[in-house]
Amino acid sequence: MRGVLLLMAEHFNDWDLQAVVRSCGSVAHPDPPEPAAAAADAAPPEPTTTTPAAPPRGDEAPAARATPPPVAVRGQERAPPPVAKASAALLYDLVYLDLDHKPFLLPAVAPSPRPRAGDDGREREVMISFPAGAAFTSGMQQRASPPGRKPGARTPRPKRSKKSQLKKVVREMPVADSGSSSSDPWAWRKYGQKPIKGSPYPRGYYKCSSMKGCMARKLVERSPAKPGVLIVTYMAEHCHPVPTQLNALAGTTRHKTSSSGAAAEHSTGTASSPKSHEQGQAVEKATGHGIGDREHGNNETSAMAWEFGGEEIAAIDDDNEFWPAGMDLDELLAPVDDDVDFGHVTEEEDGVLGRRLSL
DNA sequence: CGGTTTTGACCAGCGC
DNA sequence: GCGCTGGTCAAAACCG
Repeated sequence: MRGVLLLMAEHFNDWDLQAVVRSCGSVAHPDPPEPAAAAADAAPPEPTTTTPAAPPRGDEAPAARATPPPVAVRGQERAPPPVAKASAALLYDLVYLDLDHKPFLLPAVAPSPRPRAGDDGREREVMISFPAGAAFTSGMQQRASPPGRKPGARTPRPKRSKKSQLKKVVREMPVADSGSSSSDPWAWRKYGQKPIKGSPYPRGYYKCSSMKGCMARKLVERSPAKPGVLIVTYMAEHCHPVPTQLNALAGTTRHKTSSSGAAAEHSTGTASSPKSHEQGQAVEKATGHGIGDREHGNNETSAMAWEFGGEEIAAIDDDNEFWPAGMDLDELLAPVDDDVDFGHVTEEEDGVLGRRLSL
């Protein structure tokens, strides 16, 4: 079967999962551009870290990088191409996830000579190793979740695979960038939050809401050691192309008074509640939208193009819209109304940026 | 109406 | 075996 490509292009605003490509049963989607060349170019095929025991959080940060250009796509923001013509300092992470247990490559962050104080503006990605062949399925993947569960009558869920065997991609990012963190093209829905022992900050649990059945998840928490750093753990992968249409529209923007305690972290994904904002926590609200850079004044780009093995695979036009050349945009955008609103970018009081897509 | 967040409860993995 | 902890569910409330 086709290898799964999980593009983690970061520093383009986004450090989040950028693209995933995987056949999801009957879900048809355009093949993503082959990243092979790019992967070789952007980063070595070696995982940044492969230490099951090592905590995901690290102190080192990627070297300074060039200011990423805003990336937007008609109807939604898309993952930036893996290869940039910009400065070598630009970092692009390519992650190849294969649920069939093929080698899990995570070129990750470019070698960083040294950590920078505060790690601000830095991101770090760590790959949590897992036994080759470890079934990353069980509870995490297939779970009958019949609606209408009632207390005491919950449907037995499949045994989840051992936690140690879970495929994970852990990334760190400065809270300050949380706004852009949401910039991954996926829509995330928060399905839980738990206080974590040893950490003053709770951990948020997010599922991909771009498509039903997508098992992609991510955990977002603040580093207890470095409150300014968000730790985002990705699990599983998207079984669909980057959404061209976000189904999460309603209710994604709440503006009510906070009532909860310390919502420390927050959605690096889709929608995060303003409640958290009021708590002075980093929260971003974006439904599968890269935000940030534009608002952050990183709008320095004019037109850009990315290539894969000499072939242009994407470009950013003068309007800062990202146009993947390797994809049939018409097809991708077919379901999207021409009048689609790329999403309004909103800036919360606390400075956290949020964006939603409106159709 | 359909999406989200919040939140308490349930459940499983893990260590002792 | 037991308790702790983390991960998930789903009802309720909320939002556009």
